[in-house]
Amino acid sequence: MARIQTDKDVSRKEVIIKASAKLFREKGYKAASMRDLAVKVGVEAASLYNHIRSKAELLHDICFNVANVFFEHMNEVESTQATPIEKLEKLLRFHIKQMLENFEEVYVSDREWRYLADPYLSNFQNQRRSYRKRFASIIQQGIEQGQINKIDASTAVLVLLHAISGIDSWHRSTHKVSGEELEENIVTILIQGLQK
Amino acid sequence: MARIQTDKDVSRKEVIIKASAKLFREKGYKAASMRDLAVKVGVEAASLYNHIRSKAELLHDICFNVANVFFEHMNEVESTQATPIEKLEKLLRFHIKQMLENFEEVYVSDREWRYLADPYLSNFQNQRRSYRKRFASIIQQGIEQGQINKIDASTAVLVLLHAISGIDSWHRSTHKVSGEELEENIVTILIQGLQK
DNA sequence: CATATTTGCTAATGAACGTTAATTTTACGG
DNA sequence: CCGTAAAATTAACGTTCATTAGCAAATATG
Repeated sequence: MARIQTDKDVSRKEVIIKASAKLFREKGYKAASMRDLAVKVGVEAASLYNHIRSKAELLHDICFNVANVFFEHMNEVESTQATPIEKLEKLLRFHIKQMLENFEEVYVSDREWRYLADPYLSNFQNQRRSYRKRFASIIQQGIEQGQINKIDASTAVLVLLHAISGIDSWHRSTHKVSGEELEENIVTILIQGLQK
Repeated sequence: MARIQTDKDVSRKEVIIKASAKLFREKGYKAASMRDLAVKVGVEAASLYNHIRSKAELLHDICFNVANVFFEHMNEVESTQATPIEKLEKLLRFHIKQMLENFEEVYVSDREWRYLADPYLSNFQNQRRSYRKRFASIIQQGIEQGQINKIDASTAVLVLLHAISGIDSWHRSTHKVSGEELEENIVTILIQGLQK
């Protein structure tokens, strides 16, 4: 009988969530089956249900874990005394770092959240909307202080966030750019693009 | 008996493809069922098969129609005598315009192509890779001519293209900016972000 | 070593899926 | 107004899906 392997301090549930993040990223939530997941974990499909409640719960856990990480970082950034441009640079670098270090989860949270079921769906959308609003208001401050070009702040947020989410694993594996180099390239384009 | 409505010069197949693009955008290819599509078209699910061969064919038609449009535009741009920066601006403006005027198809082609079946999948990936390479080499020329910052060209391509695909959320957002304003905002950020 | 709990297995369920076959209805040229 | 081809319908098919029930094995606890 094949057991789910766990290092200490890592529950079997966490092993399954991690595997599901990879699977959902590779195939998409809807196309990924619990049987696929079982193979990845090394167990029969039915056995998964000793540890999790449902497929939906997996997506839910992934999305909200990621959302909370970004939310907390936003709190941190807002509480500092930095200029708007410096704050934006901090946010961008954090997004890039998360995308590189936590790729599967961040990617899934970004692209597959629409398959969340209510009430989690509306919840997630609200959190997302709120995050973008706070992001936009930092840009707006930069505009009012004359550091940033006069552009529509919420359009700029979309441009920045989507530009970063485009950095998927394909890029690093086939093109062999280091994480640091990647970060500098992106920050150069986007921060300079905003500045006057 | 409900017939599929057609204006002249529009086949019933084209009506179905158009409806499927909207459906695939709303729900995702895998989550969209032929029964959903039938409802949208106003007919029973089985009736669709008088006009199309399969669900897969619908995705295939959407993706390759879009890919061909962008491919042809790239040919056009490359054959002009403009500077690299001017060429990039042309490409960006075309992407934005396509995203605004042809939203459903472009979005589906961008996000759902991975559900294409071989050999169409490899075909599409090759075309995509080739397009990005040509895009990157325009950036590279700009770097060598000293108009563009010394950055990794293929990273820049991903940043630019994904930044534009971020328009999708703008489409749904209640706070609407006009198409022209949107275009200017995006071009401002991205072109200025590249330039020295 | 005994026993309780956790974890895994096999088997099965009902629902949803894409698609096909057989048949009926509609539109239209002669 | 008839005959024919196009288009729509109903009914069904074989799969695949997420999930459950019941039982066996492994592990933890004392």
